[in-house]
Amino acid sequence: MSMFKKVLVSDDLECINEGVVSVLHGMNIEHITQVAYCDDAFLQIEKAMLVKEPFDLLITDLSFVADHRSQKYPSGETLIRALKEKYPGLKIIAYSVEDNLQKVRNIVLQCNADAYVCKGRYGLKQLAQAIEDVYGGKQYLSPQVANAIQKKMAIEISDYDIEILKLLSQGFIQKEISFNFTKNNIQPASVSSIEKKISKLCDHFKARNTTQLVAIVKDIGLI
Amino acid sequence: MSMFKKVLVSDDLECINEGVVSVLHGMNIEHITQVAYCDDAFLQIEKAMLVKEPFDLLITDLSFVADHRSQKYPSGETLIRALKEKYPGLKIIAYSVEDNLQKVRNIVLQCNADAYVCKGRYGLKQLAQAIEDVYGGKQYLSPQVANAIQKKMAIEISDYDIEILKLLSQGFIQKEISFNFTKNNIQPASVSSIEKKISKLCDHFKARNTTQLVAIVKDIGLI
DNA sequence: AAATCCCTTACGGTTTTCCGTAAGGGATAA
DNA sequence: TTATCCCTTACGGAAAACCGTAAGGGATTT
Repeated sequence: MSMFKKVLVSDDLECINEGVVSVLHGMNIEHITQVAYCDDAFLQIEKAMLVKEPFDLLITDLSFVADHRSQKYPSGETLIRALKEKYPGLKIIAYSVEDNLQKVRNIVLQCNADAYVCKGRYGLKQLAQAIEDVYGGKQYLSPQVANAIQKKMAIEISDYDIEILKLLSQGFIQKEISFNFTKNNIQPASVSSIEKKISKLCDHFKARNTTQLVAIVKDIGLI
Repeated sequence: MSMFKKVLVSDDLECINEGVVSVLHGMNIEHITQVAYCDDAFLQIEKAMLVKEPFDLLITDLSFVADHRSQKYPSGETLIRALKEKYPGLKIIAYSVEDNLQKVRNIVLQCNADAYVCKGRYGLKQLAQAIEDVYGGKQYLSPQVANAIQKKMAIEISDYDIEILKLLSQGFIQKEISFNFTKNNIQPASVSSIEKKISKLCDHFKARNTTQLVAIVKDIGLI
């Protein structure tokens, strides 16, 4: 049975790194490299590519706690996006504690990750399954987030909507949002349109008012 | 050098469990038991106490993903609180990815945990330090949350405040909150008082309106 | 070209929020 | 007792949100 030969593991939590590595060992993968920063991950992959010994697979966490080292890629998202643009052939598995569907959609649809595995109770088992599936050219999602990819909702909520929600959560009133949009050439920019859009969002998320709307979209990780 | 003899590790993420165990081994602690559910943790501690071979220390995660097994203690909070009430002598270290100060305050001040360690980049090193400190009768907090315990803020925000914030986040308007409080004999219950309290909270959290207020308190984990 | 549809915008009225002021009442101090 | 302080409550006006309606304009259809 063939399998990935060379794998890079990126996670700032050392103990999780160890768990992943033990899984890889269990699958008889010998060439394993570990890093704790996204920038290191990128460099490792670049370097390996240059010396013609590229990595086959990257397993990366999403959230990396910031510390004294300033980073070009502060999060798994940015890392995945950059890598998939430059090396579309590289397989990437996201391995995160986050299980909100919006996050999963973003990682899989926008960043083009090949799999999304939740660090849950059976995380390592699922990770093993993900590695097999991805090796076979398939996509893998942990069961608890498998229903994230029904593009319906993904396209219903636009960047425009998210911008409004962000500004609302920052305390701006509708008139100020209108000014902001006018200034930045975002359309529609009228108070009336923004008002209607907020109303639509309230319907969609079953919120009774703006306050609850922001609470809800914060809960599901939309902003 | 003496040290804890018998330790229980509770964490639903198997890989993290392994990391913690490797630290304990490194400290020459031999009797280590692992569980993946809070209820199991409680039972193990009860049982050990009955046969007069009690655990000295519990290291537990806070968030346990719910699955098919219904649990009496669904989270680390409830587990810690229950254990500390029944066995005040048992040392408990919380080990969590969450780093918001409100959560830390709750765990340390309300639940009486002996230490709070963040699963960060240096989580295992900090955990080792925490074990030593707690063994020496001291409290330990990871550096990134060390400033959580300035009781000032902890007492400024009351259960009453939190109830208002919760209801706001659920879309209730001030009049409805007033009805609710009247019905439940919570005072003050007048719209005017609730209005003023919200205003105070907006000042305190530097929010421009209720929407931003809810966004902020959600961010810091207050609700 | 005319009709239709949809999106944007404007407007008016009601509800809710926001903010200052003030009255009433209980606790404490002079 | 009187004075003072603080908390609760009421009230009124301005700002903002909420909600329905309608006009204007661009794109598509007939």
